[in-house]
Amino acid sequence: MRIGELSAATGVDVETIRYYEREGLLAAPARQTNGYRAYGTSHLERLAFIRHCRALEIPLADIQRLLDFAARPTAECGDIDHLIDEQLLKVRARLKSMRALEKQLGELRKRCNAHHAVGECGILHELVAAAHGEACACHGDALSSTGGKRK
Amino acid sequence: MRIGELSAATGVDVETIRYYEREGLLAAPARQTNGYRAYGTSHLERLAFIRHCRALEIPLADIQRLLDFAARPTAECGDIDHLIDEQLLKVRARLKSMRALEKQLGELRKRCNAHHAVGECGILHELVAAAHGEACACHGDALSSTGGKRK
DNA sequence: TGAAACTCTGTAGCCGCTCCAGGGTCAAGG
DNA sequence: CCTTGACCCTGGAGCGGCTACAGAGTTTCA
Repeated sequence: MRIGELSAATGVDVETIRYYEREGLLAAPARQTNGYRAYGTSHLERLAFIRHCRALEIPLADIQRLLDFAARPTAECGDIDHLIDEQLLKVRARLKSMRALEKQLGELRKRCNAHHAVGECGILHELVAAAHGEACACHGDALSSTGGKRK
Repeated sequence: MRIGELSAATGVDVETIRYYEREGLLAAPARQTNGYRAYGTSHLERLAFIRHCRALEIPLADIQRLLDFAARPTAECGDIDHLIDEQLLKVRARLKSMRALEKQLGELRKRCNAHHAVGECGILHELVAAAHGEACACHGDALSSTGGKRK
């Protein structure tokens, strides 16, 4: 199977497949005499596994760990549970902040429905009010956990 | 006000403040004779505005646009409404996929609660089953919109 | 006086891709 | 036989929004 066929079979972009190989997630396949990558069914399965994990937003580094576990079937699986638990916690935390966000944006949106001059725009007023530290309809305490990476 | 004080006053990291300046979001301040940045209250307000928008996960490019609008108070504000609407749509779409995600991870997590060998681990089995295209408890149709940028 | 805390510039790294340039390879059609 | 177009290759840059250095100068306090 050439890379384009693997791509079509899995729905994964050709560039992404090569990227996974570079990152060591997908084993480097054999090559045809012309240098083209030649994939087998094991690659197909592995790639499907990776994509399934990615659909669950598991980071590539953790997928690597899962693959390592899968290769040692006699090991303890506690770490797998833990990994999924952590992923679940991450998702729940994010969900919580997204819900707050939706509410805030919704409140903000209500401030302006008509077309008028920017100077009268309730949305902009509200955003500027926040800059003065005044109470504002849209904004609770969501300044933390905005998605940026903090150490 | 020096950069450290501005940072303390707003809770924005010093490096981030300099980053906003480089990106053109925050006007370059005057300099003291020693080369240190000297900020005034206008910078403080503007930075608070930016952070408030970022807390709403408005992209920097859109914040730039909002700032441009604010500078021309006689313009029409329809575009502001539109910008917030789009942001709201983005958040709602993301919220939807996150909810599905939580459900899937929750299902997956149920597959394994005890410590036993990896070969028996329901989680790993489930993930591998997906690789074979079998039906799996955790996975609906969330392969699209996983956060990666697609064109 | 000297050490700690601050500031400066410039650059590289993070994640997970995505896209591009500049080439080689191959099958089908004229 | 030659061209066209689809495919494949490598290597490198770019995205967003920071974050983290290195290596230098400056200020502040004991």
